Amino acid sequence: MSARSPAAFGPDIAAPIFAALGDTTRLELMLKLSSGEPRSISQLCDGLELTRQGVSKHLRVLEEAGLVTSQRIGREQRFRFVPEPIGEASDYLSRVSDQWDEAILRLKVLVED
Amino acid sequence: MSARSPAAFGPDIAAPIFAALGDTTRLELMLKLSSGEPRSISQLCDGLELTRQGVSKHLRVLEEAGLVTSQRIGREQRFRFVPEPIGEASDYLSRVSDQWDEAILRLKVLVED
DNA sequence: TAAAAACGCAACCAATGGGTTGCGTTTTGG
DNA sequence: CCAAAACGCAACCCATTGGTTGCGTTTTTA
Repeated sequence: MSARSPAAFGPDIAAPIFAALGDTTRLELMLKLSSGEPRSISQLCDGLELTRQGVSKHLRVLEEAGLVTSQRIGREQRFRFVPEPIGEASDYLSRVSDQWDEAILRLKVLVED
Repeated sequence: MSARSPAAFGPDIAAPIFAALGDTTRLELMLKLSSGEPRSISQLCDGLELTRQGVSKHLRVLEEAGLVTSQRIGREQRFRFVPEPIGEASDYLSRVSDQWDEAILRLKVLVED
């Protein structure tokens, strides 16, 4: 067995992650942060047509979902991409896909019998 | 080139899918439906502690997101799993992960130089 | 040292979301 | 043919969300 059973990553854990990703602005923030360097709120603001406070709220949502970490450095707060939840969410969806494929295979076998 | 360019699956298309998946009840509905056979609303109700109307609303959300199709058969409406969006969403997250891994690699090369 | 940059906190607002209840319609089955 | 099953529609409710503005605090910089 692996250190953490795959079944532990069920709907209750996956849903909040998907919810956090279910917003265009937040997805774009994740894209920027996935390019490596941590960025400050002001840096993350440009290109987005909304207030700094709006961006700040979105970042807090991402942080509470565990998709991002933040660290205060001087007068600015830097946000860093956290890769694990994205990977687990991707795996979760892959497992759903696989379950579908196997089910369809079983059904086809029944029909073509 | 493929029939549909991968870059077309950007935040604007991905976000609504993740939003639809960002709810425990809807994730559980998707799990049931991914087991193959299409099911009616009433069938999908049991095990869930909420009204039929509640379940019905969730199913409509999933359908508008393209994650599910429905067909009226007699007095009941059957919902069927649609595999494509889940696969694309999973791929999208994989691409984000890959982008992160490559960025980290580049940064490490700079440091260890 | 004073202005500007970067931020947090709080109030506020309109819209959406998740959920319910009530009632009417169609289909099925005994 | 009539009751029950399966559903849709609409109204309603409260909590959450996405977004704003205003104002105060800390840190940097010129």
